[in-house]
Amino acid sequence: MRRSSQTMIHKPPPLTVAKVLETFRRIAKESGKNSKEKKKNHVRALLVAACDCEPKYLIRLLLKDKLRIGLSELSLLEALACAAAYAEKHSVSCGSFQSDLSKAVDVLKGVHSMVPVYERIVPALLDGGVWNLADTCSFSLGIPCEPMLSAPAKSVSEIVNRYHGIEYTCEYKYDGIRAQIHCMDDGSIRIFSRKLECCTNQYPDVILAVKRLKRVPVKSCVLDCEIVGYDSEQMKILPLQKLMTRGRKGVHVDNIKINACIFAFDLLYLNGQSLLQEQLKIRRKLLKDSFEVETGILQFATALDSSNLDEIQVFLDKAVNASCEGLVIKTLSVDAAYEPGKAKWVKLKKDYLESMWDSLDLVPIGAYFGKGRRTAFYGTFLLACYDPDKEEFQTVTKAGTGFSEEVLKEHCQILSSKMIPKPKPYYRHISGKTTPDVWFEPSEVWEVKAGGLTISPVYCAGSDILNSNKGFSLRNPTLIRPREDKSPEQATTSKQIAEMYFRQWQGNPHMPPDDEEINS
DNA sequence: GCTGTCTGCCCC
DNA sequence: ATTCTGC
DNA sequence: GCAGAATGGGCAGACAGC
Repeated sequence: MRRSSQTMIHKPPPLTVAKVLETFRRIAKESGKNSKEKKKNHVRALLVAACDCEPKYLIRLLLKDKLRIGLSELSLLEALACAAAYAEKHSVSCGSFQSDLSKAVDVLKGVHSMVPVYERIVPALLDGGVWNLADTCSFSLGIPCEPMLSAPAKSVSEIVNRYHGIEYTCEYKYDGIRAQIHCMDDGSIRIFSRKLECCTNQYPDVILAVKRLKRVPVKSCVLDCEIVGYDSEQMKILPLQKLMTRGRKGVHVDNIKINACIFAFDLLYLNGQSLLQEQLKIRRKLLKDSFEVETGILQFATALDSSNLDEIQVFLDKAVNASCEGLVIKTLSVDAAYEPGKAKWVKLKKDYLESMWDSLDLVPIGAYFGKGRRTAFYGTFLLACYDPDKEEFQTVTKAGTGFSEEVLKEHCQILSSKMIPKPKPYYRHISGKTTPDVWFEPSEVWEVKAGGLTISPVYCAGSDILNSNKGFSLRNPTLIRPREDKSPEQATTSKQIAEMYFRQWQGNPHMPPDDEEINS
């Protein structure tokens, strides 16, 4: 911001909420040539007009990541609930007002997860009050509810013990994009993402598939499913990275290069009726009655209804071999309603199981300054593997999770004593894209786990093994522990990383596609 | 036109 | 996405 | 157990600068 812009004769009029909102909307709409400059001018105008603490909150709003004053969606809902409860204080008073308050909050939370639209909630609230809200504002066709989630489990035995004596199913956990598909009464289709974004226009092929394979008696319905990349030639699932290369705007069926297969696993609504309260057993039956299956186009998630530890273990291995991430475990009848936004299902991914995850020993060669509660520490470390042939360290990933405060503090201290002004000549990285704030001498070795390996446009590990000028990287890297018994030259080698990458497609022999094949 | 960089009520 | 922390 | 806040890789699009 140039000083000159602030030398004004008259201070602009004070900001109002309405004016700030209007300006934000204008910023959002600005696009095209010089749009960045225009946006900057809007911000400048706001800041010039701001007084007292206003600049602080303007900046926090503009920097997204919330206000950082503890005000979240939940607080808004609580406020709404309290307001409603106060307004109706005299209408219902069976019990303490405090308990009314907390009941009202629960009602609001529940309703919001099923109808996450204030334009629907508030009128219903004003009209019928909090205590009728669950009836006056409920799941409706065309409005996405929050998807039901799953919490991680660490072992098959944990599952078997937790659900001892009750019926449950294990489904393949497909590596794709979560989608909620609404089939409207008029025959039109709407698709929503996990975060409730409308992505209808992104999947014309999915829309055609749903229209074609929906059985005649189905007038309207809502599907919960995973959209997965699919190689129709090889009849194999494609990695998420391939699916993500599809266009996102102005997509036409004829131009689609990566096919998608729908793996359906739940039915939330059918012919005018919400199924959220029904047991999964019922919903699943209705789902299977509602659609035809066509391999590679629309399938039901592969599932096994078993409580046998060994059977489940074998099934998990099968899932991983079929290029899935693992299993999702769901009760069938007890506590088996669809609960939007709640993590009542359980996921069992190979990266949670010590015996199955990919583990690497890597060398921190640089770091980035931390933010928020990590201000004054490093928040992230740049990690490298070793290439003993070239005698160089090659960047492979950043890591910033898995550190307790104590461990983080300790390693920040150790490493800052190893700081060097410039990278060693035997450090290979892509300058700019991954240049850290500070460089270190190679000294420590850290064990890092990953949910899989990827081909990376910015990391260098094993880049001379690939023929596409790309390297390998890690998916969901997490620090496990320092390896005090290892020296940097004993770190995982680029060759080993390449082997890990190709091994993960063992059950899928035609993967990865040709642009990623080994240099020969 | 091409390339580099940054953003996304992004996806995971 | 994962993980850690405070409540 | 839950919510919030740290942090990861990587894609298409969009914009800026040449």
